[in-house]
Amino acid sequence: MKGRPVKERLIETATDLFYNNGYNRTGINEILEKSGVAKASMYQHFRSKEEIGVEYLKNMDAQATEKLKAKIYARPVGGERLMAILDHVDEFFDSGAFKGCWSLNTIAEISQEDKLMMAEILKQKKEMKAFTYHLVMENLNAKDPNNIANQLYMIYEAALVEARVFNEKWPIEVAQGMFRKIIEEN
Amino acid sequence: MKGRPVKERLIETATDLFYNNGYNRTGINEILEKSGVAKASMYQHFRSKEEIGVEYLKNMDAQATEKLKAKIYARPVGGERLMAILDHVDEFFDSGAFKGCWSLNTIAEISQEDKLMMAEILKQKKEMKAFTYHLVMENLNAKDPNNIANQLYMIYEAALVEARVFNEKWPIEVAQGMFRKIIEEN
DNA sequence: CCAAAAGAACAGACTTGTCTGTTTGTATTA
DNA sequence: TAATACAAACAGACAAGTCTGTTCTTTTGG
Repeated sequence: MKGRPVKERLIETATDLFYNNGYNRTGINEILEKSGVAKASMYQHFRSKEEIGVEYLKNMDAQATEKLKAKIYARPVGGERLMAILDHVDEFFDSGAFKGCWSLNTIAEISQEDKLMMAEILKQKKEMKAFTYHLVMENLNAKDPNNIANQLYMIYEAALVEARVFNEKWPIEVAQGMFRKIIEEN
Repeated sequence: MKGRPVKERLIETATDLFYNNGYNRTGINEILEKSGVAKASMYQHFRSKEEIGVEYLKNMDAQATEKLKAKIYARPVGGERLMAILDHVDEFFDSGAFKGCWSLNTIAEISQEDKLMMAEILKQKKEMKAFTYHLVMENLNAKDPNNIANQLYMIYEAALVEARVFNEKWPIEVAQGMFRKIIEEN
């Protein structure tokens, strides 16, 4: 864990630990040990644990968004672009690294006083909702695109949550069924 | 907070604090202070914090299940009985005490080693899923009742999760729209 | 080209406070 | 009198964040 810039190493290690073990159950010291960074060095780059938490959320989001968009825009315009959202969840699940949605996991752990993280989570959720709307406009001819987008967004979220709770794949498949139907009808 | 049995007071106070402030962020001492119980007395009734956590989950579930079933069985057989599920969420949201699903909030906080709580959460989720299936069989004539039940279950969960994340009502309304359509078509 | 200065990162002790759980001994109450 | 609950001190682990001082590397000036 040496060689690369300290800040990068910290975010990478924190991302791994926060996602797999939880934000509250991961201590600063554990991050420092695993990344091989000294405490004083860390506090040169971050003012608090929460600031690292925000970077963790941003990092997860950036990685997921990149993969998702690549998958979507590799397909021709049409319903299959929307189906790509759930194919993405499907792949995530199969990767073995799946522990559900980082935002939803984190929001359950932190308090309302952790405003930086709360704001970042809400921002990400709003962006995904807006992006779904954009995809609906681009790929369907729905009469009520906002409602259809909200439906798809909620089904997507349900797939993430339930696949994690049960650690089974059926929620993703059920979601795919619902997606197909909505896409066909719009 | 005196007069009633110690165990009852503990569970009631723990339920309040765990649900509103989170399991990890609520310490034993806070529960003891608010319930007016001594620590030694508490450890006569519970071997660990986790055992109180299990009682909290059971208590929440019992209260919710009672209200939900009352709402359902006050209606004649048919689709409206299924709609009662979301009316229940709706009422919960309006009550002002809404902080999302206790099970999902808790599962994000605890570790896999908290086996007692993990088992209770999974049990509750399976029961709700099975209950939805039962309602589908009782009130619809679906060709594929299992699939329809899973769909309804996931939409219900999505409504709970998203109403909490956004602290807005639209997810419940979107869920109601999806419910109505599925009920009409089956 | 080499030495001095500056900037990063290092190690790790320390403070302050939290947490769960234990223990000891006393008071209440049925 | 015997069970139950009490108060309060205690143990031991762990948390976030501060601080002192050391080492290493890069930049800069002569």
